[in-house]
Amino acid sequence: MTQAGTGTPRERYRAQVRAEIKEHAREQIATAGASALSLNAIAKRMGMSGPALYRYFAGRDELITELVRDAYRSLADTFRAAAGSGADLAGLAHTMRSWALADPQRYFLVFGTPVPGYHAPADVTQIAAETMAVILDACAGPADEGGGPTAFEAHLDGHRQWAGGHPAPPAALHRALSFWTRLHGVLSLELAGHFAGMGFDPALLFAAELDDLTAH
Amino acid sequence: MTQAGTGTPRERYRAQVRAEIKEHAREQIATAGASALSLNAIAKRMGMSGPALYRYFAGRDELITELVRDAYRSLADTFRAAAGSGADLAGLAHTMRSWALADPQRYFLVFGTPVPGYHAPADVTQIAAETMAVILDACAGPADEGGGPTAFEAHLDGHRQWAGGHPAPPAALHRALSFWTRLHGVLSLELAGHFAGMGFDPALLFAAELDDLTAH
DNA sequence: GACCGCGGTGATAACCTCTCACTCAATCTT
DNA sequence: AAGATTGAGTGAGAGGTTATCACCGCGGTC
Repeated sequence: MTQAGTGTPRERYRAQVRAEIKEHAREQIATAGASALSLNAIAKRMGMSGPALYRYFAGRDELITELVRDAYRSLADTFRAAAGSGADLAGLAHTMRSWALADPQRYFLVFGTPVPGYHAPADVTQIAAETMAVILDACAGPADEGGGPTAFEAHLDGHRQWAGGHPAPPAALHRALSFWTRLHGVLSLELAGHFAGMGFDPALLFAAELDDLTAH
Repeated sequence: MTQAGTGTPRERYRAQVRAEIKEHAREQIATAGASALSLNAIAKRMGMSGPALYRYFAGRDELITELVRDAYRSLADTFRAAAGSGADLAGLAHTMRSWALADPQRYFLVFGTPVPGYHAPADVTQIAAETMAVILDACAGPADEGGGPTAFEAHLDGHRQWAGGHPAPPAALHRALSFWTRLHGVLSLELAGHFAGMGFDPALLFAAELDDLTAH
């Protein structure tokens, strides 16, 4: 959060009301999912009439987009903080899992089912790139084994604009991508409840995937 | 599909209209997502008035549940057919990828963001178990390497009710779970468009993950 | 002290799901 | 064959939603 006490009193009030609206929206999404977010319900709970909210957000879409942006930023900040505390790849994985379990709907806001027409604004892809840079840093650490790059790693080396100029070697690019997709595979199925009646402990599956990732 | 020409003319008509409603719903979901499914719009496109649809489905939820059930069944049937044609683990993986790419929204109907309150009916978890059984069959094929089961595999061996009495060895249980989560990790991110601006070919990432899975 | 910007309101339009009373035709029974 | 019953379809309507509009009144500004 940037300095709370900036600007004119009007601007401060406006920022405070915007934050309060977002807070109610987060609460509502956490309990009933993003599709059940209702501007009217938020307004009523804040003691205002419905149309008043349109002074603060252009519509439902803009409010949700704002929450998505916050979720991306929260993930990026959490990752950077963990990396700043000296977390290695395993540490980042556990950071990611904790972040996901703390608020599953926030995770789905970032990685969940997309709406076909929707295109994320440019700045959230930039925030996602920040997150990826942290992962790439952690992946570049361990030394590559002897063998040359595989065919896929050569392909990644030739299409590395998504790395944003990060100087990671091809094997690290591959490792970062696997890190992302494998952890997401376990986490998304766990949060979606697909492991619910199965009996085993999702945390152990997560740990096993992580082991395979770092041991390889 | 069970025999189309069964029962009284009334029942045949009813089944036909139900199928037509579901067809329009699928179309609508494929282009705008499940959250944009509108009973009124379907009714209008079929030349009926809104409330007429409630003769065929108790409400929006039941229609969506029916589509989810169909999606699960389609996946299970596709898997069984592939296994019946002698597909190994790699063949099943490509079957899964083709099935997902053919209709991304259908994939999200099964593996997408869940609605917090919603609980899937018992029969879809049964269909999911059928699918898992096919995967377990394919995983039990390759002989285990020498070493004994890891700690996680011992845990899986002690909590194997999700395997439905399948006699797969502990290593196969682990392999099946990894197969599922890793492919889902790549597929869901690809279908959600998270690889869109990155430049590399998702098919190659999928193949690389599959390679690691079968080579291990 | 006059003025303008902005927050908030009620009314309204256009959707949505879903219920109800009712009509009418097809089917089944006697 | 005539009557009774079942079920499909309708229009009206309740209650919810997003979103726009004209209007009111207060606070900060010139």
